[in-house]
Amino acid sequence: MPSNAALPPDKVPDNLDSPDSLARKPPGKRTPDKIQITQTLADSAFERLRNAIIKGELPPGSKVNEPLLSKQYGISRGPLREAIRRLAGSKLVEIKPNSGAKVISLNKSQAIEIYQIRESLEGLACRLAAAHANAEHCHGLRELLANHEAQIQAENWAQYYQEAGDWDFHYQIVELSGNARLFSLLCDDLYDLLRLYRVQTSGQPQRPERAFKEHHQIVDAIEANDGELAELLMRRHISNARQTLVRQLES
Amino acid sequence: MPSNAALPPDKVPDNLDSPDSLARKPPGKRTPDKIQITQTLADSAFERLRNAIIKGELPPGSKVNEPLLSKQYGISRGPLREAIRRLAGSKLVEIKPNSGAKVISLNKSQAIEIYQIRESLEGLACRLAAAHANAEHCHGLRELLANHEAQIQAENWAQYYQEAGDWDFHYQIVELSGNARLFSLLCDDLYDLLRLYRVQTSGQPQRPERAFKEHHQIVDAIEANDGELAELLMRRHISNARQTLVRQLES
DNA sequence: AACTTAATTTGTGTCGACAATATGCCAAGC
DNA sequence: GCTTGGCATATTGTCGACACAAATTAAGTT
Repeated sequence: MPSNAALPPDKVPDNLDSPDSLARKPPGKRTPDKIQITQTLADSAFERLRNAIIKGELPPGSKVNEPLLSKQYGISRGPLREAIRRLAGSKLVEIKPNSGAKVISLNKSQAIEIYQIRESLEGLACRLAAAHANAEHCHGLRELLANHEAQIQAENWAQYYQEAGDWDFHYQIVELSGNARLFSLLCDDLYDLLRLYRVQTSGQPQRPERAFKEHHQIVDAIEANDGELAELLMRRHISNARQTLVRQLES
Repeated sequence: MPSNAALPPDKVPDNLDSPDSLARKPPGKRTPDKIQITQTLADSAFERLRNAIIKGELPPGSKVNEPLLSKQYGISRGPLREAIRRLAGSKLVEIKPNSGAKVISLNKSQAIEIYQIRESLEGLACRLAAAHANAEHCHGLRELLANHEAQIQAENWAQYYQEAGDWDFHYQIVELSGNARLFSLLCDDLYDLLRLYRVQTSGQPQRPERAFKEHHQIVDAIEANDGELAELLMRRHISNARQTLVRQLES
């Protein structure tokens, strides 16, 4: 329950999960509903597709079949195609002319590229966060870490939640940076790609206790408004994960 | 003529500039052309729209009128809409449901956000470039700078070319980093946004001689394979530009 | 039996038409 | 004079149909 505290609205798991149709009007009929969320079918399809990809329901490399999905979602191909193009714009699918869209598939070296970028960008986020953070913010971070720790102690929590806790921490830091573009870039684009890669490789071994300690050090630096140190620690923190990947690559 | 040396293929100004229609087949007729570039109408429209936006033909904040553009481009609204969604995915336009797409408009603080990101990312690019660069690469960079300098000396060159030289330099550095994702992120996404901002503010005063000296220092560091220094210099280089912006913001 | 070629099927690209919503304009009322 | 309401228009959202390309299956020849 504490897990999606820092998640942006469109990231919270859709519990309502309407069985299938997200159409607001059956093709020919009128729409008697007065209350209706003013959202395009293409928008809904976009989010839905995105979730499907991130959760691995549409595995990396698989083709995105328009007629099939349009039937599944209960909409026509038009809005669906628009959703797919938007996904292409954020690099989650690749479109080959006359042959359709495939879900992007990352190899290790591509994942490493992303980690390099993430290292640089989250370092920046940390530096900015240290400049902006007040006592209240730091308290929030501590609380998050405490929850996270409790979950790890309980041990029987699914790995999913443990991982979610990790994401929460990074989300919150980036949000604290105050740089909206940076938030969008990391949280809306890059994190998705990494999640996708983890799904693909069914998760590399976690190292919770070590990561946990590093998180605490980072908050310490932010609390002390030491931007330089915070940046350094975060970069090192992510660099560790990256080097784990590199080692896997070499072996 | 040396100016688009480092530009990726889709950045080179479309000189052919086919008068208007990019349709490959008049709606009902056959297509007698055997030789035809296998590219979707939506793809062409995407590039064309993107260029129009970057060049300022579609000024920031202006509405993207579907019927008008579809007539201008000689295609139907379907492919055009797909192109617009793709632009939305890379954040060049904003779509408001039931109200259409507007070209994105950056204010100064948003531009500063982007500069912060760019600073971090190009610093990374420089560090990586220093690790990869060999003598040949460095020679290429020197040559680029020499051309650039010659243009500045000539003085009567349009500012356009002078600016292009600056972009070329940064393109080449990022390319040298060897990180394809980083290249795409900077050159395909962020640079466009900054170009757009410059169009919007009709270009802040240039400082060619200073920037030029800094470029040389950066190449020196890369040549010496001193990644740390190269990163530092590039970050400072971009930070200078950013702080110019900040000063403008305060005044 | 294997290979090439023809036919069928599946899927993508494009269009035009219609419904739903927003936008602009004009008149009526305070 | 200004605001408010309602009408006409323009624009967006969605759909179904069709043309073309790719993939798959079937057929025919050596």
